[in-house]
Amino acid sequence: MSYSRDALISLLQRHDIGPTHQRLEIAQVLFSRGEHLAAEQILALVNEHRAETSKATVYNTLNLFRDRGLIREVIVDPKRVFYDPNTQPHHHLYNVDSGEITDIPADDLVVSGLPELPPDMVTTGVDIIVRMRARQP
Amino acid sequence: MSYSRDALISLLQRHDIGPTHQRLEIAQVLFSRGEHLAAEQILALVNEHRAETSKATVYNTLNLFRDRGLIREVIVDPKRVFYDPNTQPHHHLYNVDSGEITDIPADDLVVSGLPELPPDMVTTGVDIIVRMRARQP
DNA sequence: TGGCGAATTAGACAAAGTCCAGGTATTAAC
DNA sequence: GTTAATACCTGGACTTTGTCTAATTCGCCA
Ligand SMILES: [Mn+2]
Ligand SMILES: [Mn+2]
Ligand SMILES: [Zn+2]
Ligand SMILES: [Zn+2]
Repeated sequence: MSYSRDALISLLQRHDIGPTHQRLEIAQVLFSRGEHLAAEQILALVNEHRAETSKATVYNTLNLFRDRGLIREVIVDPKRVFYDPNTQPHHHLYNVDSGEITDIPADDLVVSGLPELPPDMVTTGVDIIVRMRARQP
Repeated sequence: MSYSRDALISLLQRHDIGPTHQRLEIAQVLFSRGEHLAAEQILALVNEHRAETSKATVYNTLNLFRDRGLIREVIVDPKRVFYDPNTQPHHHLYNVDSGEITDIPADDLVVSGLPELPPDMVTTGVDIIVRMRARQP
């Protein structure tokens, strides 16, 4: 999917995020690609043609987007956080050889038998990660 | 559970790991506590009374134990890897406020509807992480 | 045009983890 | 006992990911 500049502006505004140039560039990379990207990849993609932003702004912006519920983090690789433009409930298939992450829709997936939480606790998410690698040839 | 020195030695030997002093100390911390610990916590616990080992050896040893299937990694916190002495299939409840990790037995838990993998791929594990936090008071 | 709060930035800093080269332990042979 | 081979350990330099700070710049509006 390709997002127009106006669509991105109203997306940010709906999340109470001022639509600055840098934030729009970062949002464009995340939402037009629809992939799971790490901060350094996002920095490289945004700056691919001309220098548009800095490392500090990329990290600040990703944390802001995450706090405002525009994106979410995917914790599968101890070396870096991946950012996911899809905040709908879904799960992940992780190729440990290539580092590639693909989505598993939550629809056709049922988990039963999860324990009850302590009464003063609330779930912030259930993440299922299926790790796979190439079969030994 | 408390492990005798002899029990630890044969545990390491069954995994083709030479039972050196440092490795036994590290194994003792992991297996006698049965908790999910990060490398720096393990280093501090092993050296609690007298200096027994170094940072490099703790990291080397944890990687060796993991490669030999004696322990496994738990990836829930982007800041550090936790090491789990329980390699049986099971899942994790993660308190995002305190950082505490507790086990969810795999027995009473059923997941259905997982997608098929590409034919040349094999699963190396299915990890379910339930993240929870204190309800807003 | 000037002023003000919000945003951006370079670069210093921090923390987790890896790497390397030299030192130490263990064992085996002599 | 000494020597030698090998495995193991270690201090400290290094790398990577991410955060912080102080200074600058931007965007807006009076
Ligand atoms: Mn561009
Ligand atoms: Mn890290
Ligand atoms: Zn996803
Ligand atoms: Zn566990």
